[in-house]
Amino acid sequence: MAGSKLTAFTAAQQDVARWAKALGHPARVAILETLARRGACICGEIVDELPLAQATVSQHLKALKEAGLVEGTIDGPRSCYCINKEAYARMAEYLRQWIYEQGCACGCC
Amino acid sequence: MAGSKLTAFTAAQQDVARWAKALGHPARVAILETLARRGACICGEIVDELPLAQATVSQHLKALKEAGLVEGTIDGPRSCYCINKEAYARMAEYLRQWIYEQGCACGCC
DNA sequence: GTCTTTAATCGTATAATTACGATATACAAT
DNA sequence: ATTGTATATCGTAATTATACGATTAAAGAC
Repeated sequence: MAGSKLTAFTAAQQDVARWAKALGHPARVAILETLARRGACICGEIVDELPLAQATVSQHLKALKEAGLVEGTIDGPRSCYCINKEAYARMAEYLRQWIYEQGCACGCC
Repeated sequence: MAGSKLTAFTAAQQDVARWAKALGHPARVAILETLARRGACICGEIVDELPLAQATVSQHLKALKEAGLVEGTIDGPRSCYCINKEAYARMAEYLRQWIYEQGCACGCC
């Protein structure tokens, strides 16, 4: 992060931000949608569905992998990607809970 | 966005990404937590709670305002911020639904 | 072995984000 | 009017993100 002050925030705040950031680009949203719809995909199938170059897609896949949401296994010259269900469920529950909690704010303005 | 190809994605994908991006920095996560906890805050109170300069906090508030999640009303020389509950609820429901839907992916890898 | 295919990585250009000091603005109080 | 307070905006620097062509690596086909 630019001019980073990350350490000044709680681990929970950083978790929320890190996961949200992983979902914070339409290409990564589209990739997750594709993986959810098709179960598992070889990299090329994802590239074909997106309006982006192979290198760019690979970069977004890497970001999703680093966030733990996706895992890839090498299969010959191909890579087979799928959603890491445990990690995804953890993220889903954590984000859902956090978003819900902040929604209870009462009256003002 | 950098070297943007935004128009190539669906509006729904961009919505998810835009909202997630708004939550994609711990400072904005912390701001929303503060607003939720205290109901409404004048800008200075938020600045006091964060380990960031006033200008930086103002910038993050602007980002949240542009995402529609927060609204600020001028009150004398101060600004009173609070969560835009309707917009927040819309975001919460949309994200919750999307996250849930992608979680149903079935077997692979 | 060579050739082809697939995908990751490198190098690089451009743009966006993050951060902060300094300045401008807007209002209250005196 | 002058002063003080609060906050948005400007200007700028550093970092990170995005995108893609080119190259590399790894495996299968021949």
